[in-house]
Amino acid sequence: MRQRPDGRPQNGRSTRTKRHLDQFDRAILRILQNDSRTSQRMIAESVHLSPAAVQRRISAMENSGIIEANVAIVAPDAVQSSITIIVEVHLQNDRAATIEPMKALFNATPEVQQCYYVTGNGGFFLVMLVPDMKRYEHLSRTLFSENSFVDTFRTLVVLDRVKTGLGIVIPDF
Amino acid sequence: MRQRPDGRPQNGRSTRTKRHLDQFDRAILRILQNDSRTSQRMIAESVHLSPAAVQRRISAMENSGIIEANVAIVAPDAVQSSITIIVEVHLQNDRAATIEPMKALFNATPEVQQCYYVTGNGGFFLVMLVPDMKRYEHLSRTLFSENSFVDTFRTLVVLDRVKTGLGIVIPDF
DNA sequence: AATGAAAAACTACACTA
DNA sequence: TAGTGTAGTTTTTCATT
Repeated sequence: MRQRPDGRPQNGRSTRTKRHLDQFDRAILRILQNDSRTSQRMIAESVHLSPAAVQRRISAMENSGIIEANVAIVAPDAVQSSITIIVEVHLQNDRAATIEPMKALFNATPEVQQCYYVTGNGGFFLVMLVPDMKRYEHLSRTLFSENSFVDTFRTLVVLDRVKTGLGIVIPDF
Repeated sequence: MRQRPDGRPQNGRSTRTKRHLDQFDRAILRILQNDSRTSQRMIAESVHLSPAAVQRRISAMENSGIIEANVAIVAPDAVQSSITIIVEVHLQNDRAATIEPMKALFNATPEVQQCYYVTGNGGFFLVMLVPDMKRYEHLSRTLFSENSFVDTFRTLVVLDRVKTGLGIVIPDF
């Protein structure tokens, strides 16, 4: 049976990885990253493809994990007044037995919006969102002060969320 | 012409404030924050309302800005291998004439995913996403080294994006 | 790539607390 | 008056050719 040049079977359901994103895929991603409710018809018009083609490409990218999720961005202060806090955490050491439990802890704490493990002196950076300082004081006690893995931590209160977003730069080629 | 007690015109498109979010609104937000493509029928079932009621509440929350946007989350490394970098920037002073241009600069730089202005010695925290260190070196020169508003800056390379997300805690009452 | 069926989103209207 | 459910219309999504 004849095969395609790339070796995949002709009818192959490539539920896994998608080899390479072409111009069209990138253009679609740029749109959905801004507004995931844009109709396939409008996307099609904008990228010069048929709605069906757009639809296939979107499902392919969803199946292959290129599109991780579609989410609503909720304005924090519309729901409840809140304070954003950045925390720099330094651990006693950078062994896996220390790092892994901390990752699990931060993952399990809903007030921790984001957590990054960074180079250098065994450190995490956290972006937290709490209703008030009382709540943060309480959280910081359990998460940091009374945590034997933690050496030191530094708390920075955010005065202005100048730019928030997870949108990435999608290159032209 | 008769006006409503709150001064808005009778047919006024109440694009502004929604009084208070009730249990239903919160339940809807919790769902959409995880998956904005959940159908109104399913949401309705889950929160015990009619699909039409769900639809009205969603539009109201979109119009009033409680739902800021619906976006697709794109896996950065699926599009292009990339490095996440956290930068702590200290300014020469904390006057508006210094801060405002910096905010504008960071807003205009697509590689800057997030920017927070924090308390203390006139500082910003940035989360940046770049294709490689060469690109970061170039960006850091224009953004920081050669920028007269900037006093010092500290670069931290992210080894693990442990948790990334903008989801907020929506309280029960 | 185009067509048509299925599903979802939206609108109008009458009703209720 | 604000908000609901029912039912009907339009739009979008999706599978088939």
